[in-house]
Amino acid sequence: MINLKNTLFEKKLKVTPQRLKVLEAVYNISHPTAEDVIKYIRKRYFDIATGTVYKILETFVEKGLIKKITTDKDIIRYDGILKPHHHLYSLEGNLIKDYIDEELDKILQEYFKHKKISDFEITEISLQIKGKFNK
Amino acid sequence: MINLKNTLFEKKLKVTPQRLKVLEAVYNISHPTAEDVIKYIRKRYFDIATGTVYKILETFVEKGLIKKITTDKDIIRYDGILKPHHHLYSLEGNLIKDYIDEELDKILQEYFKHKKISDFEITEISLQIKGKFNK
DNA sequence: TTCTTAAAAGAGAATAATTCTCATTTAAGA
DNA sequence: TCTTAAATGAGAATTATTCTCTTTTAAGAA
Ligand SMILES: [Mn+2]
Ligand SMILES: [Mn+2]
Ligand SMILES: [Zn+2]
Ligand SMILES: [Zn+2]
Repeated sequence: MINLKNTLFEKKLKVTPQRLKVLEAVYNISHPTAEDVIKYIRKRYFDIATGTVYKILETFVEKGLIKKITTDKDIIRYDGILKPHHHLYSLEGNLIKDYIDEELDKILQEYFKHKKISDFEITEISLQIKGKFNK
Repeated sequence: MINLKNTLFEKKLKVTPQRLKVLEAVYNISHPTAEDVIKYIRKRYFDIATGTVYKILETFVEKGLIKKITTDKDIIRYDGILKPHHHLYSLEGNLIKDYIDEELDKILQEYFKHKKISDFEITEISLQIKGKFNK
């Protein structure tokens, strides 16, 4: 259980009710959209302007408190899990699940220690695994 | 050099000038947006309605002639390369480059032949490699 | 080679996701 | 408590995409 106030404070961000709840939302929802975050806050706490949520999410990404994840939709999704990890994408619906696999990470790390990509400096590697969830 | 007409014909798609040029565009532009495709066609050939391009792109995806690729922007990008491959994403700009590495593919294939993911059937695995292009 | 017709394309309005502008409020430090 | 830069809110604007409806056309039938 992380202290949200302190998380903001450490990044020199003003501690506002809106920021606290947006952070809580992204930590509690799996790969939420901005809309998901807005619903989460409005249902539980208070009304909040959509522009405020978009602004806060962007700020958090810049400060490294959250990440964006990639999708093939015209919609942005966020991730509260900072540790590099992989994602399982449903080919049918919109479901995205985390996939954590340290053995795989070691294999990849080892592979790219030797194999260099010309003119490119790797920061982060993640797998996109597309397929079907068997309910 | 592929025969575009025949590609459409084989998928039982009516061969229209618009479809031929959209297909050509996706094959010739690296990871284009719908807007990129529209510009490509308007500059070289003829005017085309934006709705037509979106519709055609969607049809091509359904028929497996092209793929969507994932981004962390609210914009959809397409890929004319059907063979599974990986992508290098620039952390700064919008640049996305293909990364093809058969040795790596073998390693992954071997790894996931044994390692099963519970309740998930893998269709396709691709790496997202984020980092910096050294121009 | 016409003729027919279902499918495709086009124009433009509608919707969805995100960003912007500017007035008001507020966190935080003096 | 006071001050003020920064954050929020309301709503308009912009951007990407989809939809609706009319017109055009590819392709097979006659
Ligand atoms: Mn949209
Ligand atoms: Mn947008
Ligand atoms: Zn995740
Ligand atoms: Zn590609």
